[in-house]
Amino acid sequence: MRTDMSDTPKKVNFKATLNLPKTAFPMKANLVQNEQQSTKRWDKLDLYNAIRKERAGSPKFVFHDGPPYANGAIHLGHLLNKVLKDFVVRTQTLAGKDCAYIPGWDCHGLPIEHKVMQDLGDKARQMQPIQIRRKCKTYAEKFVKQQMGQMKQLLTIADYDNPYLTMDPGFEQGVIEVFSALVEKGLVFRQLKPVHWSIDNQTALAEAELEYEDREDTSVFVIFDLTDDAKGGESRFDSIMIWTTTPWTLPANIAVAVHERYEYGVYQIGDRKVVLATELAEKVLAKEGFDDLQPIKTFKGSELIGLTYQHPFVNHTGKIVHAEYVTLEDGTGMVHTAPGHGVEDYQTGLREGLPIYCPVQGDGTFDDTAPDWLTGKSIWDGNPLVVDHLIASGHLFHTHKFMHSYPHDWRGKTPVIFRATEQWFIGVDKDFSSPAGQSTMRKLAMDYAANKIRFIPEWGRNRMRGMLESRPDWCISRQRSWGLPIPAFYPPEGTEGAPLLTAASVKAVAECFGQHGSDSWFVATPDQILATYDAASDPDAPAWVKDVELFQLHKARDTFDVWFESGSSWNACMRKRGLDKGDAGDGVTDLYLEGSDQHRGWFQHSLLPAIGVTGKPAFESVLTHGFMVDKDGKKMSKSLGNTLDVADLLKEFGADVCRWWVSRLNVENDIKVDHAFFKLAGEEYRKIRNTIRFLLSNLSDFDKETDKVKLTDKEATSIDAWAIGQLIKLSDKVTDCYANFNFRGASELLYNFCNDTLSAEYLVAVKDRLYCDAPGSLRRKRAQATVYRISTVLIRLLAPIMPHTADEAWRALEGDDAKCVHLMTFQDTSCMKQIPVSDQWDAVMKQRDGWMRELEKFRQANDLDNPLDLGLVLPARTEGADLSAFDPTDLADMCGISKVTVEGDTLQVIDLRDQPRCDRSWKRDGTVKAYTWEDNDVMLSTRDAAAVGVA
RNA sequence: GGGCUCGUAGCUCAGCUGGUAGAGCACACCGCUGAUAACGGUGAGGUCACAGGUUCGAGUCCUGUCGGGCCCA
Repeated sequence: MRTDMSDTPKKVNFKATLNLPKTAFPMKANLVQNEQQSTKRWDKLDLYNAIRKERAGSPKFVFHDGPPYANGAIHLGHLLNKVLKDFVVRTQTLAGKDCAYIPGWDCHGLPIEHKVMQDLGDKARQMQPIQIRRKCKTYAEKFVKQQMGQMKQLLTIADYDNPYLTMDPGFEQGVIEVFSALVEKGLVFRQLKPVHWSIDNQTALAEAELEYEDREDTSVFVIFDLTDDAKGGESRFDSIMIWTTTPWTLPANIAVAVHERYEYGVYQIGDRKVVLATELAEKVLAKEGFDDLQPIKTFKGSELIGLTYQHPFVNHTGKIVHAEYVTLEDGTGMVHTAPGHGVEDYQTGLREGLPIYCPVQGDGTFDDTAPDWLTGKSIWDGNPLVVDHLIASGHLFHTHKFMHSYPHDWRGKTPVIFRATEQWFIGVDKDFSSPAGQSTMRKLAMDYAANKIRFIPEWGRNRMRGMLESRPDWCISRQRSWGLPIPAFYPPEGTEGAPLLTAASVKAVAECFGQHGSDSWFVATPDQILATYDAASDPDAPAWVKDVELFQLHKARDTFDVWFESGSSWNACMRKRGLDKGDAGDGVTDLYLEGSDQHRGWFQHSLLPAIGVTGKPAFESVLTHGFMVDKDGKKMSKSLGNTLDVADLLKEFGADVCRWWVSRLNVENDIKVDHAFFKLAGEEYRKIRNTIRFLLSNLSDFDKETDKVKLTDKEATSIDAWAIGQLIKLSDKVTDCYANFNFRGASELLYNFCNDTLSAEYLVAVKDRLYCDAPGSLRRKRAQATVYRISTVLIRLLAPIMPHTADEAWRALEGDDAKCVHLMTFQDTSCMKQIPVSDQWDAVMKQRDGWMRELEKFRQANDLDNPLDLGLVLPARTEGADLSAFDPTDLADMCGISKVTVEGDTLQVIDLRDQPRCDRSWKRDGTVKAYTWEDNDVMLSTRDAAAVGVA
């Protein structure tokens, strides 16, 4: 390194004469403490309601919160979901929309009841449902409060004073009203049907309440003998072989299903001629050592249909039927069919008019219609008994233990069975007269999913359609205490007849619940609950109702599937509060936003009731996000120990950093989570914060009223014009990203703008004039005006993502008394668009990269350290730009060098070390001369001499 | 097992309707010391999971395999 000291006889420090940056906006964010201050300030402002007032009359954006379950602390999934929702609320609000947001909680249901029952232990047996419900309510309230506190910590804005809870009387009324409307349309029915049954909890379970786990079971190959008349004169075959993995369902065997197009063969096994599918025969027969056994005869499955067989241990004659679902993947190609124990079996049973027989009781034991050696035994004990019995009677061909994935109760982790019980259903294939025409809920829903609803990402459409296509009728009843009662009444003893459940009776119950809450179902008498019901004027009432007194009725003991409650929130929350889109008041909302598991969950269970009642879907758009996985892409779970705690993250990084992390995610698919990614988000946050700090710190002597100079046409080639052009582009692109819920795109643009456009390009370039120009010089004020314009746009664009930091910066920019940034709209850039910007700038900035490389090369080759010791000679005519139209000082500042000369036709790097250096600006710009300043001999450039007043 | 989906530099991700691979971070080297627990410059990183196929040409289309996720069975 060489330093040329000869320019200055002694060091004179000009620092005090510079306009150095000054701001109260600190480099260190101290988010954890300061965010609390922001929250307090917003609370004092009553920010949520202040925004409502500010946006009253503006176009609405109707966004509806899907209720999380009121259980446990919030986890990363909540953080992601709630922050994304807050991005929606805040970006829509800053875009000028009136976006009310009511947070909701799902309060009823098995998980809470299960937990409460566990805590109560044996005491629970002595307790009445109403007592258990009160415990459940307290439990739910506790977690609503806890989760709400954590959501506030995430700096989400919502009407936290008026959330919707599915256990609130008003909400319950809204749910029952939806039910009443569905009853009116004839979509509700009661039917014996096999459902997933939890023996442990003695209740039917929804698909969503199941978990699949590996389990060891006994698989059996059983031979059924044909009845004598079915064997045929020639005795071409006399028995068939079925396969099942649930031997305990064999007592309920009613039929055997085959596929009419498959090929079946007759095989000699001992003294029996047994039929099974030829494709599977080799594999099956080998299990008992029958290798290379050739069929005596083969034929199509259709020839078997209609034959009958004798059940091996029940006095029943079974029938062979066709079923499409018979496959040649496992078993024998002949499927054991027990309509009381399987959905497909049940459907086959319905079609063939078979009895829906189920000898298994709610507690998992066989009833007295089962063979006496099974009666009273549990089905699990029944398995070996059945096997033994089959061995003894000579009907067992083969048995072995094997592992398979089997449904379990998601709470109790106990295996679930299929069992036929009387349940309430909503029929998705029932024809009904909807406002959208005569159709079925399935058809309408699929049509909406296919053509009308917007899915983000688009593949959600197919996923939704696939699920709608294959979903069964909706079983809405549960045998629990902690839920919304199904408002059905049964006749008194001695009276026969269907339960009372009509549109009018249900409506009356809705009114009662609205007034007194659904607890009234458990404490009030039927006549009290039906206070507003008049059986005489109800044309739908069953005949028996007119002959009895209402107080004699028996209340049903079923409660609703919680999906029906949350699925009615479009009515119970949005429509009842008058927040839905419409003039029509039909409960339609703009957007639902949840994890992709909700295609089957909340989305579908909201779509169906809404279509049933209003003929329209509850939402026009569906936005989904993926699930959190660990850094290796593996699913996160407490048991694997690869989760991160939200409370810890908030404490370590603060909400704005966590929110920034969310904004940076590609949210469509799986989301990898790791502590290191939060650290990275923290680094990026600091970069943005510092950039803002630098902007603010150069505005300490800027008065936006007097100093906001306009750029003239002549200044279209100034670096300020370029920056404004970039700013407008940023604003347009970011608001466009926001409008399309592309938060990742927005944060990337914002980050690159701060990191590149500002920090590396514009701000380093104008630093010299901001510091060294006379404070009131036009050039400096122009730069400050630009910095101000950048600040006012940038801070607002950042506000939805980092509400605390934006607020803090906004107050630093506009003063503590200024209107809160969260009440503002995005800066309208239309007047900035009047500012002339040269269309040659793109070409110039592109060339700048080349100049920088040349300078770097030269610096290394010539052992030069300081870029200010360099100059550039640039040819005027270059690709796409005429450099002679640009200010050479701007060009030099853009490269961080002392001087640019535009002349000749080749690029040249100049070593300026032989030129005098300005003691104040450290530049060697060719104008540096000797001056006397405060009795010192100093070297100053013309600009600096003027700035210190010696020129 | 089925439906949907993902697999691009060490890491996180862009790459629209097919035409010689991009960004940020990290890393290496260098500079500034008047944004300083900051700031700037330059650079090195990829047989685009694997295997086939369509095409003059594929990260981009098709088929299959492997591995992950969600939802079902």
